[in-house]
Amino acid sequence: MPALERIKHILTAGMPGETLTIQGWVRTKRSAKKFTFIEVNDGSAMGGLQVIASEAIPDYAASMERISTGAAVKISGTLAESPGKGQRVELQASEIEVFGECDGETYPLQKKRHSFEFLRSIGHLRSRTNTLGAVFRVRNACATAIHEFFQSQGFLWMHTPILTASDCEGAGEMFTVTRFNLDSIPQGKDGKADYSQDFFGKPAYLTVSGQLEAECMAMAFSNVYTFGPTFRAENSNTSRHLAEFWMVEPEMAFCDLGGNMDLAEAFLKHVFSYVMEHCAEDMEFFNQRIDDSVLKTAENIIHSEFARITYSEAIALLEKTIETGSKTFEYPVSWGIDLQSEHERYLAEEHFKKPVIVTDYPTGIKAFYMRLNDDDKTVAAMDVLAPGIGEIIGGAQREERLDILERRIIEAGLPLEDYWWYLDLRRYGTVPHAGFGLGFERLVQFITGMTNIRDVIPFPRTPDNLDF
RNA sequence: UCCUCAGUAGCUCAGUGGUAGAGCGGUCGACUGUUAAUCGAUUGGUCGUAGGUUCGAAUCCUACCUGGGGAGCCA
Repeated sequence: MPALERIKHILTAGMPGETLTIQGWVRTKRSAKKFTFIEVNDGSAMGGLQVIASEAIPDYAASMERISTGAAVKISGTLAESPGKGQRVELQASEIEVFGECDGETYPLQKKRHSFEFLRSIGHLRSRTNTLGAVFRVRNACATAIHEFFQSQGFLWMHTPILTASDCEGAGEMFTVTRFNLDSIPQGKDGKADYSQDFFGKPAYLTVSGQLEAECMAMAFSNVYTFGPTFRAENSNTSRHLAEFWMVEPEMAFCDLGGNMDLAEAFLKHVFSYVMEHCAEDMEFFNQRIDDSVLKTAENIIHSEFARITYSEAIALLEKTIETGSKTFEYPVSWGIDLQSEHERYLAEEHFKKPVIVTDYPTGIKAFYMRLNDDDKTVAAMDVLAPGIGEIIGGAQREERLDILERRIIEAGLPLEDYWWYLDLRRYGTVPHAGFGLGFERLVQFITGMTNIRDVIPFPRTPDNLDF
């Protein structure tokens, strides 16, 4: 493998006079009689390197015949200062090799804007476009930033299982995993499927959350996080839902809700800073072409403090807003209701105009494992609501008291015996602890301003969509 | 799953009862240190599918399919 320079590096640091070789795909070709401009992109940056091929190079006519938008090429030459506008340097080709031609008649990508709907139908090719290229570079930077943040703070990355027997986490519909031949499923005497004959000897599913396992690991390593794929079989058809998505779940021992909020805020600030630093060009592009508030939002996240209010305060605020008539909502507001999208959006987008952390929700609308507050009516839960996205982070201080947790499991109508190992954590060296979950794709949406979650994951899986 | 909007050329769209159009793309040619190049010519369609109304349907009606937006569920 020869040492090839990536175009991103050449564009910023390449010196006139250097001889070098690039490999990539042709974005556009402009032919004149005695020479041709070729713009080559290798995915390392938004922009490509302009190549000038004069008729003096070997096999000029034949090569130019084979080169069109989308063709894969290897080009050697000398870097020169560019007399034209739009680029600092350009490559004067001495040798061109065409790896793969690209028939312009059938190649679906053109030198023009395409709708995201159309690009989804060519998921195998769409990453070659400016926008999707920028999205996936930013996605990569986000993932790197996440690991960098947690590692620098002493968190251990834990790989929690993707296959699980737990069908009672209450986090959503699950996909069943089986080795049964579905046309002839072994049946027991009751006529139902006999799972004792299946691979695991009991029903198996794809995970909907690694939180319970992460809690186990936090009880050994103090601070851990998971970052992996998650599956929900909900029939959700929205711009914010995927059947397969990536989730980040930190879990901290010796931590309460306040510490949890502090971590969530520091976490988002770090990811935004990292992306702004490492993907400045891509972020500029999003601001120009996708959403002109992207850069402002990033600055806002990095430099301003998140608003923090309790659920009860949020309800009072919404009620007052309705009273004064400054805003009307479709759904009524009263203490005890779950906040609707419109309420969350109002809080984050109109009232605070920045992320808001809402805490201490009523017991009835939150999960059993969240820590019961002293008022006996609310739990130490928190949701981070982001403008344009809604709930981006959901978390809580966990219930560490055995007797209360047992009571809460029973009240939730869940079988106590299934949680024996989870309850053991409270029997043996229990400790106040807290954590949260973050939808990775929603984070990428939030940062890039992309409105549809299907455009921030390379190959989206949604109801009735399993292509590529 | 519900509400709503939309399916016309490879792509983006116009055409709202009377002979299917434009721009872009592709192809050919010209021209030019060009850069979403430019100019000229040319190519290109079972108007989502199936029924129905009508002398006549891309256009009106019904059902279905697909996609967008919103809601619910959630991350």
